[in-house]
Amino acid sequence: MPRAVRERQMLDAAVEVFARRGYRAASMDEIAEVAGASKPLVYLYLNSKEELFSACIRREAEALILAVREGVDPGAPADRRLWNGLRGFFAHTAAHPDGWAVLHCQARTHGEPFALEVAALRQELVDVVTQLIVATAAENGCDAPLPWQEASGLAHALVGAAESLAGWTNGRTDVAPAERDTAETLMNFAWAGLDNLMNGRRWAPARP
Amino acid sequence: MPRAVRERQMLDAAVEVFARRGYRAASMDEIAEVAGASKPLVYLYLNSKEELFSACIRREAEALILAVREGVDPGAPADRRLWNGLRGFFAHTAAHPDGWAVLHCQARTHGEPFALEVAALRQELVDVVTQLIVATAAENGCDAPLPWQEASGLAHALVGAAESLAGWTNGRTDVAPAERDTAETLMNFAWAGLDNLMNGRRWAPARP
Amino acid sequence: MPRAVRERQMLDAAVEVFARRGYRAASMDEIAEVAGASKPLVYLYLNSKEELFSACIRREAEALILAVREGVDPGAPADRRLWNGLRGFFAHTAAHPDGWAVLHCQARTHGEPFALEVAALRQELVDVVTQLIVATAAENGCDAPLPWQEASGLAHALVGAAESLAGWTNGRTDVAPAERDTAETLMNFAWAGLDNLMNGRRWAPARP
Amino acid sequence: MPRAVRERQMLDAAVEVFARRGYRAASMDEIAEVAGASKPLVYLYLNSKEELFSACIRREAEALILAVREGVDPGAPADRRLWNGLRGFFAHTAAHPDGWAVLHCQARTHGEPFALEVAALRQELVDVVTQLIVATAAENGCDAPLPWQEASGLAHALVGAAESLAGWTNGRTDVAPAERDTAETLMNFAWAGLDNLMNGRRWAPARP
DNA sequence: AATGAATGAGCGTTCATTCAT
DNA sequence: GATGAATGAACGCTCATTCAT
Repeated sequence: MPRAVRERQMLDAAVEVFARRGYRAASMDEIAEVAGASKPLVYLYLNSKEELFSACIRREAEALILAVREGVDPGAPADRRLWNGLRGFFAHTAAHPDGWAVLHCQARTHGEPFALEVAALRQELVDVVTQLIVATAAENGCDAPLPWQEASGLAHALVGAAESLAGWTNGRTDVAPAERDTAETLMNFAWAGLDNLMNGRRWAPARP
Repeated sequence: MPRAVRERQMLDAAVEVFARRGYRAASMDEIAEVAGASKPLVYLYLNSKEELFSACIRREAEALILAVREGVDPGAPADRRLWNGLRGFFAHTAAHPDGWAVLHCQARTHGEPFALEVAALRQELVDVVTQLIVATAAENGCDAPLPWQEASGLAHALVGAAESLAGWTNGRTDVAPAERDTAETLMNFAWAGLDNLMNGRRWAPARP
Repeated sequence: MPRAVRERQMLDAAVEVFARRGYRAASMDEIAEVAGASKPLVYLYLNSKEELFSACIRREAEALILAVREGVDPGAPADRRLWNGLRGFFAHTAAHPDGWAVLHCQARTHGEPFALEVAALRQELVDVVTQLIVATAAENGCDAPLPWQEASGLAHALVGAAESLAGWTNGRTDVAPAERDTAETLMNFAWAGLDNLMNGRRWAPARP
Repeated sequence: MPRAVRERQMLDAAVEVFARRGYRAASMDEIAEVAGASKPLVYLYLNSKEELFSACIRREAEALILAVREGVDPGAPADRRLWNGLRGFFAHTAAHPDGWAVLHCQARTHGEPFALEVAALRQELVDVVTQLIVATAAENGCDAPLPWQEASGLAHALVGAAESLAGWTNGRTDVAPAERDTAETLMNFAWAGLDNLMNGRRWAPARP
């Protein structure tokens, strides 16, 4: 069996096992068994548990980023761009729950090397959104440009909300809402707030 | 040294170590050392690694819930109530980053017994928010009551956004924004959207 | 509570726990708990697990020896003396199964210090029987005195048979035979053989 | 080194160590060291301390049963059959003192799983002897058939006597008697008693 | 390309034992 | 006379990793 195929099987197996057990509790024995290969072969191709986990993270992160970017049609207006990006996100996480679990649940909790890699992914998502927000603000010809830090905070909030909804949707045992509905909920939640903000209308606590 | 004091030291140490390493990678040796006690004493008081982790989760979850509930002033209008709850949340997570890490990052990824406990905590937060949303809708005399499932989805989004922002704030190495500012960002992000929704004004994709 | 009483309670507890768990698996914690005393007190009175076990062995061994010796009426004829000794043995082991278990099952299997003590007990039993056999041979005016080594071997066989029957009787869950019947079985089994031997009639394989 | 060979070495080592120390006091470290292998290899092949002990018991029990059965020549008359069985028994226990110690001293005192296995072995021995006794009674055309329970009691006594003599012989540090002599002692001890019993001549205490 | 055989290091847990009071 | 508090040492077991083939 050619190396490329074997390697893909191994990554598939690893993602499945890491998602089920977590990084530490996953054993190379189980991964090798699920992959249908012997343990030394796994080491020959992927060198170590750390590198294997890294490879999983990279593969899944790239796939997710790609899914989001593909959703965004650069020519569309701002709200459509956001809407499409969200649909890409929810569709991909629903279709690859193990990969999403590895990225969202496992990788962030296991020390420097992995947390950094997954933080980079998340930053990329956040950047996509931040640019979207800033660009839209400009596009709308709003009075004052949003400061970058505020846009970044908003983007974090949006990504967090999206992550949370992804978990909520995947965890449902009753009829899971379609990806379309999840995205709509989030747009409903976020859009008006963003729209107001981008046009300088803010909520503020009554200062005493 | 009296037992009660020692037990608290142990829980403190455990929260710190679990936050730093994760459940599996944390060793009872390190926890005992950080607690300044011997390993058998930890076992005498807390029985097992599982029970110790459980005790951490329970303690931190109760403290967080309390902080949120204490922030909410039942007499205030809806937006103030949400605002105050968020401030309680961000203030507490910023003051107890290890506890928050255990709850948010570690406990959810380690099998039934813990995931259930932390899921209960999260549900309690979500419920608080859901009730706030539903109550506000009524209070505002909005046209049609929000369906419970939609309110729940919105609450999940809001809680997720809050969690995400908590992580963002805690992770900053440059000047971390004050808790007040983080809360304001989220209110800005969320309030207008909620307000619109509660009054029947929704965003919808232009159907092709 | 006076020391003598406490000490007896501790030995009772220890015999019970050692019988149930074996020497190694018995924990000083459980013994102290069954004895209704705190662990340091057990150490104050009995110094160590080894000494405690030793004390159990000594107490139970002495009680058993006494029970056997008391059964034997020095004035009676040979078969009555053996008969009464056996009845004493079976009656005592049936009445004190834990003590018997400690002596027969546990003490012999745990290294030099204890094995020696219990070997001494067993030797004492064997000696009683050996003397009985030799004396009887003389008493019967049999032709040639039994060589001591042969008498000793016979005594070992008889004691082993008795031990085996004690275990058999105690282990029965159906109607356990009365001590009297067990003793009679053994006498039936042994007497004729001994009688013949003591009178010079032997079984021998047909030499080819 | 091929697995089968290693496995045998491990069992040999385990029998030796279990015989010397007892089940609880034996450490897997010592067993591995005596076997000349590393501890993980022992676990890889034999799974756990319990299973290892079980495997020892089974192997030694089968070997002992085989030795006894091989001694018995089905065509011979009753006393020869018993005589040969005893010789097989004594020869085997003398040649494999560790195995015998594990079966006789250690396995019986360590909780359900092992006690049952060794009880099964002992019952098999007792059954062989019981059948021998009953068969002989018939063969001798004795007046009334021995009740099975009585025969079983006698068999227990005989097996106990044999076990006791095996221990006696093995424990000797002076010139150990040949297996032949030990067997002869026991035959001398037992045969006349059995012979009488089987022909209805019993010993009975003079009822007062 | 692929694997059976093998291990050093570490972890969760237990226990006999001792002080300070 | 009696105990709550505390620990050093060891044990059963697992796992990532490497050779020799």
